Amino acid sequence: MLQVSFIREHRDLVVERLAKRNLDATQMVDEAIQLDEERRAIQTELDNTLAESNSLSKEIGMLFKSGDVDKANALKTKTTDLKESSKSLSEQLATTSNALNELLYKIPNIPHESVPNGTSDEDNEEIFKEGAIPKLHDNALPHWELAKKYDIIDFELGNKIAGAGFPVYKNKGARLQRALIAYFLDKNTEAGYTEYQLPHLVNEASGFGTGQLPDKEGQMYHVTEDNLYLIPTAEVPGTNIFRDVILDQSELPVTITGYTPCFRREAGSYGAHVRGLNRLHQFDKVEIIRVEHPDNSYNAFNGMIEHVKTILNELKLPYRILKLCGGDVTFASALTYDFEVFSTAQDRWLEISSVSNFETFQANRLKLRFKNNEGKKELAHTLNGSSLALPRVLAGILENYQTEKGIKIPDVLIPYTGFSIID
RNA sequence: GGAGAAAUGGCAGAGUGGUCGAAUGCGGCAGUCUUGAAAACUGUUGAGGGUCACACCUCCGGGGGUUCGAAUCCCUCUUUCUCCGCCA
Repeated sequence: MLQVSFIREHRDLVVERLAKRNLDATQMVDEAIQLDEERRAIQTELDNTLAESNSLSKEIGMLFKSGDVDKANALKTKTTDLKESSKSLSEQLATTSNALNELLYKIPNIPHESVPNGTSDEDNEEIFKEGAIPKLHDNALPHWELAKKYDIIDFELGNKIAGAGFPVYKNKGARLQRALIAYFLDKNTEAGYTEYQLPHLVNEASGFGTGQLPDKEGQMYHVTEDNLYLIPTAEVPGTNIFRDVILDQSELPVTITGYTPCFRREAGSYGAHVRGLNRLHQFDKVEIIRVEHPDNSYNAFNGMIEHVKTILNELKLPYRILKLCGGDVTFASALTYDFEVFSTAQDRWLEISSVSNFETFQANRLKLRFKNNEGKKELAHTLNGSSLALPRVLAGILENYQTEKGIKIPDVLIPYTGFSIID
């Protein structure tokens, strides 16, 4: 959520930047400014009314104490009007504030100035590419065929137990999953991130804090009886650690990492693009989250990109980095880079990580602040990224590392798997 | 799941209708003293709105109510603790 004060002071900039999202926000922005003015005017009037009523009450108290009951009772009647007007003013205030907030929830984050214009993922800018695409043998298979051939993932079984999109990993497939999780967490903690194990269900306030609620409710599984939501990403419980928190500047940056399963309803399309591990209702992911001083957040962002690159280089997977265009950058993000790994047998790129700087957009909802060196409170910047999402990394490994004899395991993973080939 | 108790500032903990945004202690910060540190002493120390700055307003788990006036009384929800039951 953008800060109204920022919108008020940078009206033109906000409209101009939101245009990158192909959104004409002029009307929303002006309405927000208008509502904010109304809100403050009502607030002032209400404050004055309450001030008057407070001082009368005090006076009445004094009069009772001194035994001047008649005078006190006379004053009591005076307060009736004040009560009525303060009641109606409070109602007006609530109405206006709600209207303002409803509006603010709908305004997406303003993209960073470097975000390219564009309308869809086709306009994303490839900014980096690494790793040779392997030349596969003639009988190369897509990962879902490999999974069957080597009996490491059972999609039908998952279908029986839960439904489509809930694969069962088994044998060396299960072990490889565990290896990847451990490897990613080790890489992250070596880089200074503190490891957390977080709840997999969150309450409404948390869903709201990171922006999944109220609008993107359909994306999450909702446990209605307890009003809890299954997390779509560790970002939700991880970032909500800092809801309503005031840090000291010296505590920044805060860096955390955590492994969680992720649950997504996304009743999406069917066909080859969602086959196998490409798109699931439940998948595993290791996430990195940072809370940064605003002056350092883009520096930190670059550091996260480098960090994810290191992991992919070690896994020796062919990948590229895309800078998302205005049309593709998510609602809460100011700048997002996506990592995609090349899935050789499918001949397509698969998104395996998304690193974003939300600037103050989440912090404003979360009320995540820090006390700066002058002792003033400022909103912090939040960032997060996947390092990494498991299924597509797994798909990438299976497809790119397949040989006639079996699927080789990337060297860095062998200490974690305890085997060097799936055959 | 059943019974009981509780929820106050960073923490501990007073306050049961009238200058209470809240005693006191600890912690934090600043100062005095000291070569420096500790101790001791003095001062300071919650959040949000509002203002150029003051003033002023709101907040004592959340929501609602009673009253001229509520941290304090009533209703309700949530959470925590203790005991019992169940249990990885």
